[in-house]
Amino acid sequence: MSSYQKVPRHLLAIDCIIFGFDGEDLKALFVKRKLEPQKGNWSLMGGFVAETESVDAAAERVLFELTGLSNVYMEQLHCYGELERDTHSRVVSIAYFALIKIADYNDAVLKEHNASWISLKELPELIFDHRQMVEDAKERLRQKVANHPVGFELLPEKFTLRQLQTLYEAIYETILDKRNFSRKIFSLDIIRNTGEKEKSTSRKGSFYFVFEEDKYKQLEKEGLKFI
Amino acid sequence: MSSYQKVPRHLLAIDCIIFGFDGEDLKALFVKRKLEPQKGNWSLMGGFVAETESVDAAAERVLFELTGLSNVYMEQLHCYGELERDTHSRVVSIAYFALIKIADYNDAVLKEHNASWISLKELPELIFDHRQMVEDAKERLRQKVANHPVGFELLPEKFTLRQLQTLYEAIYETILDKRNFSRKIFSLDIIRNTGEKEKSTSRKGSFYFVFEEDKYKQLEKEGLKFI
DNA sequence: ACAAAAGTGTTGTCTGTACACCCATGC
DNA sequence: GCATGGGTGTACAGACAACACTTTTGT
Repeated sequence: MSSYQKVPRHLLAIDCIIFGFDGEDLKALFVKRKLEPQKGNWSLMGGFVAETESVDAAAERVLFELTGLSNVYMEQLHCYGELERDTHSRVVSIAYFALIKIADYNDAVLKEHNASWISLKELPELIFDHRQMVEDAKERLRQKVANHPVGFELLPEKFTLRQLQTLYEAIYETILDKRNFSRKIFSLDIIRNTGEKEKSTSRKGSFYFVFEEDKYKQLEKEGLKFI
Repeated sequence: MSSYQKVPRHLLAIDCIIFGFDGEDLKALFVKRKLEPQKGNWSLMGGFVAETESVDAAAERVLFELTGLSNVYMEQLHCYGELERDTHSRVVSIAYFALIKIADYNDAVLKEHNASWISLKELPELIFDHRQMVEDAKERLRQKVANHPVGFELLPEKFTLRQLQTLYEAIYETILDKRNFSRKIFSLDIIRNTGEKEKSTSRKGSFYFVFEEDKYKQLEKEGLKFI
């Protein structure tokens, strides 16, 4: 019963990479750190794991504190455990990444936390190993998106094909052919044309689509190559 | 400076899924647990993260304790942090998986640790969430092997095409066509025929090949679809 | 001579990619 | 009537999957 006595205990942190898409760029949410060390520098949103919560729950709490959102797509990225990663003391951090609809995000919260959406193309200097975390998260997002339609988590309920394509272009930092792209997406049969049109970006107007989760879930089991 | 005071501290464990291949089945190494709770039940090899070692280093130490091996392929799998995962007290565990050449493994160590190689097709009951860890590791291994030639880590220095194919069949739990398989492997140009023959399994004998790391490393950068 | 595993080629299908023009509409 | 972005089809190339026979050699 006493077999775990004398075992060292550790500070366990959470850091969240919160991705959003503004229709043009892939962005992530960063805060100006409120704690020493490195107070005032750009950092991922983080916190510590409490005694009575699971690690996943801690991550959800941290996300909620910064965004007011729950029930969003979230996934554990990696556990970062180098001895000197936190310059103040030994802290092991478990990084998560989340995908949120940027429009759901309440701007009032931005100021409260000194937070900003920053394009991943122009990352500022970040504290500790947060830069590494963001790079790792980008890579994982690419992997994920290639096989699972999680991209929809970053788009509004209704979206145009153009928006969807731009999102993929932002994630992969590439340019896609719109004919091939639409053919591919339609062949998967997971989006539905609402019949409604978006008219602000062109005279002709482009159809709004919605994601059909049911059809996807069937595909998920069979295994799906998304892009 | 005192900003981390009053933050709770946690027990941080390591659990290792150690994969091996005996020429027929994909196996993993399990031990009969020496600690309470659940003393005597099958478990992954584990340990606690010490104060003065990184998490990666802790994983390497745990692997070394059980196998006497270092410098083997090892990768972090996932951090398991449910509140009740360890029935004794709150422990967060970081799981790693390793790929070792089963022949390098010293049988004397097996007895010392009450360890056994167990085929993944006939897993016994495991303590805590170790079953989940093993399933997750299998899945990750499949992902990994599809894009990186880490399979070689599980084979002896010299191996026949048949052995390589059997390994892939074991990992994917499927049957492959040997003509297509050999064509695919040769097209990648990452193994070299030693000219030497293995004669125990057939009258004709089959060539031994070796993995050519150099050629792979070039491919790695370009991105490689292995199987 | 035969058994047992090794080694090797061809064909059809599918998937991915490159590429250019007409459509609908607001001004 | 024209400028703007939306929407669509075809042809070629490479990858993958299915399939069966000959070779070698120890007994």
